[in-house]
Amino acid sequence: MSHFIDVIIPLPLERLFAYRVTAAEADFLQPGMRVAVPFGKSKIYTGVVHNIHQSPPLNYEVKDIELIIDEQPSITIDQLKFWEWIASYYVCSVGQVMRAALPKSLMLESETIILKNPDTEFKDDLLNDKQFLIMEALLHRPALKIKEVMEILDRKSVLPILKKMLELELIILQEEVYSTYKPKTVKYIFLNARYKDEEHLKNLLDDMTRAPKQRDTVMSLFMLQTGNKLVTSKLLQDRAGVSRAVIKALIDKKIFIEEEQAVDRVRDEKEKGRELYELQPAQQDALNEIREQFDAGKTTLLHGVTSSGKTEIYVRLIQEQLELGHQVLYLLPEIALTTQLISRLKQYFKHQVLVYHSKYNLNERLEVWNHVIEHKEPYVIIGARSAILLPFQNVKLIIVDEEHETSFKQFDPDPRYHARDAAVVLGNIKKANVLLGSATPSLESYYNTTTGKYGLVELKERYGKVLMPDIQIIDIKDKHKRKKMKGHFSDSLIEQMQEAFKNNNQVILFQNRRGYAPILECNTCGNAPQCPNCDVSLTFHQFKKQLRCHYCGYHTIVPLECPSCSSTALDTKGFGTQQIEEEFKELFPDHKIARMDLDTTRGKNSIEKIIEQIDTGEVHCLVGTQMLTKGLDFRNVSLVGVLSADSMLNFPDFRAHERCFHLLTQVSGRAGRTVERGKVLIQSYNPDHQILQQVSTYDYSTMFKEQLEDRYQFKYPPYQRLIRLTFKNRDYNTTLQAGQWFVNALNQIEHGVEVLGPEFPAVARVRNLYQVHVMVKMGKQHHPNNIKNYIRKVKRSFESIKGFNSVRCNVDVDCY
DNA sequence: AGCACGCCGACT
DNA sequence: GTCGGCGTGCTC
Repeated sequence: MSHFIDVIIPLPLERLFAYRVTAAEADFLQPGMRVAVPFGKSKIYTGVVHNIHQSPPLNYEVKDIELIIDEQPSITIDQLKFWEWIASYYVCSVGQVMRAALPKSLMLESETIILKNPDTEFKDDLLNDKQFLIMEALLHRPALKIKEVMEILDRKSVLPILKKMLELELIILQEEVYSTYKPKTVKYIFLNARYKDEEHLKNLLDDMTRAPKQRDTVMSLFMLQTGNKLVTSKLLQDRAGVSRAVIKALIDKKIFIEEEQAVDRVRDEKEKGRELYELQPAQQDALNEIREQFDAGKTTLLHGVTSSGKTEIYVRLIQEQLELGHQVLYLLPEIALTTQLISRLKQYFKHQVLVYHSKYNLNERLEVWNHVIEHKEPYVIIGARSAILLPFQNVKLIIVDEEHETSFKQFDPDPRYHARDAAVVLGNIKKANVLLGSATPSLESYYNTTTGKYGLVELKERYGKVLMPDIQIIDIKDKHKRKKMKGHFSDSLIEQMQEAFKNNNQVILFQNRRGYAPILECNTCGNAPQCPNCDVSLTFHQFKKQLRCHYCGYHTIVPLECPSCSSTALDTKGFGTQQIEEEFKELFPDHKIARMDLDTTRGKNSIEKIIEQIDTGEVHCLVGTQMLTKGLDFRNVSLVGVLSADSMLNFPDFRAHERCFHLLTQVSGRAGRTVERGKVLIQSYNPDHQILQQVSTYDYSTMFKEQLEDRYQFKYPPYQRLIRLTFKNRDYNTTLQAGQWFVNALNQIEHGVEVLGPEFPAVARVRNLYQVHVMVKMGKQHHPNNIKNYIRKVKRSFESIKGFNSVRCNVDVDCY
């Protein structure tokens, strides 16, 4: 009897692929194990065993597998189930889910580059012939590709040999050169507890007469440590006037003890002991209600106003599960994953915290993966979207914090999954409780609580009963008319800022980038320089005196004259954070401002640096984009200014109003988080807009009702499902025709399903590719699986049409 | 998605 | 005469 396995290949191909295995291999293999398999003419892929069977495929030759990579499955059975759900729901291949889920280091591929292991001294005579040939080749060349190894050895099957060599630590495989992310640390010095009492200390000092410098250093530490203050190595060096070597010597002698701490330990000091506090009654009630909902088996939405202490509640729930030996997943949007939050959780759960983060390098990701699948210890895994794809063994609680954040939805490469929705499904598979948390829940989630699908728990007061900030709307149309504006600042905002600075408080200024990037415009002919690859105006960057494209990264120097009419009267229009920064400097020359946006946070620890500047009071004002609405906890901010709410209100998108409410409420929450009541000023040309009114009165429920009514009227989620198809091609007409063809083909779809388009989006060309959208809208009475299968079918025929084979087609289910 | 096979233009 | 452009068809 022959044995076969069906294998998932990490490609956008719908089918599984069958390979022959021996009886012994069939016996050993389990679903979820990785195998290396030959694919196509010369490629080798890492595949994942889907199932093992005995039915020989009929129509084609079956190949043998190359190698079994795993001793134990790298992917759990539940995970395979989850992958299949994602692939089916979001209309992509399981292989694409695999590609997104597996850390790259688990994917041995034929492109993998082989390097000599620099740490291993090897003796030629211990190597076999093949190993010797490879090592010798590596002496002459820095790196080898698998193909080259095949040539050197003159055989196709080289992976078993390489695997062996990897185990012998003769070679290493090339890893992507990711910059390693290290939270900045500070070294603290403590006196060994042994010398705590005076007598021992005295003896020690007496013994040190022959090392006067060391003796002085011990004395200095003793002085500095009064009042249990933490002393950094640097401070001690300065104070004692000694070099690091002296301190090192003392550490070696075990007289000093050195501890490395994340840099924001200082702020943590302030918070230390917070875990000892009892929950406040409101929090305790919320916690009990959550437990009740969980007992009823319901996914639960925790709606708690900003700064109401949701994290404290999470911490209790996490602790409970860890004590039971379970795993916990804590999902957050990427921007909220700051060292601030991580170190806070690490205080509670110490080494039981694992972080999964896009800034982590491949090794760290692999490490987390292995910890999670081995499950030797209960862990809470904190991560952004992709952490949902980790190989959980025994996860019993999934928290999705800031659940309204749109960044939980994957955008560009397939699988275009929504981590919050996927979390609910994973919760089902794993029998885990799911808790969604937000100060401003998404309409979808809140709607689900009104239908009874989700449980709802509300937390209406801030921690310590601090008042919600006082929000005022400033009519800048009127201010302009009455000449009360200085640049983009109204007189009221300036006044309030002066007031805040006078009281030694800090100010946050919020400027949404969207629609307001500064552009260069010719005053004579009105021409604005465009990106050569995309249909957008280039944005003006003061800092490098450049014009840049936000879509493709194209940049050029600022021209001295208009490229179209040669006039030299060029002016910058629109305003971004940079311009606000400039204006601030003129208005408040004595105060320091920091900027937080995509440009200033590109560097590795740049966000942390900015946070530190605020914390230390070095900077008085922070201006920024969306970024500063999330997870930043500054105690000293008394005023938040929104320079203009209009770009958010006028955005042509059915979620614009909802998003505007989220954003403004969240950014307002940054004000007055301690005792004093914070103030928020929102400048707008439409001060009477209902959304602004609802923001200023904290009226979520009216916002919810009105927006829901709109969604019903215009057939949008949560009443209807949306699937967006995007077609991309270098040629304008081909792209449009492709969209039109698809619309025609979809017209055979179920009665009552709307197919809209093809339509060019606001930016019709990106990176030299034109794009059109086709939207499929269906009511809840339609079975989404039927529609999706139909779309799959049409897509397959589309892809076999000759004229369209260079047209890329994406399917985005539940698009944003 | 790759990658090879395959059929038409400017070059040693 | 060849090298190489990228169109198209398949991968167990």
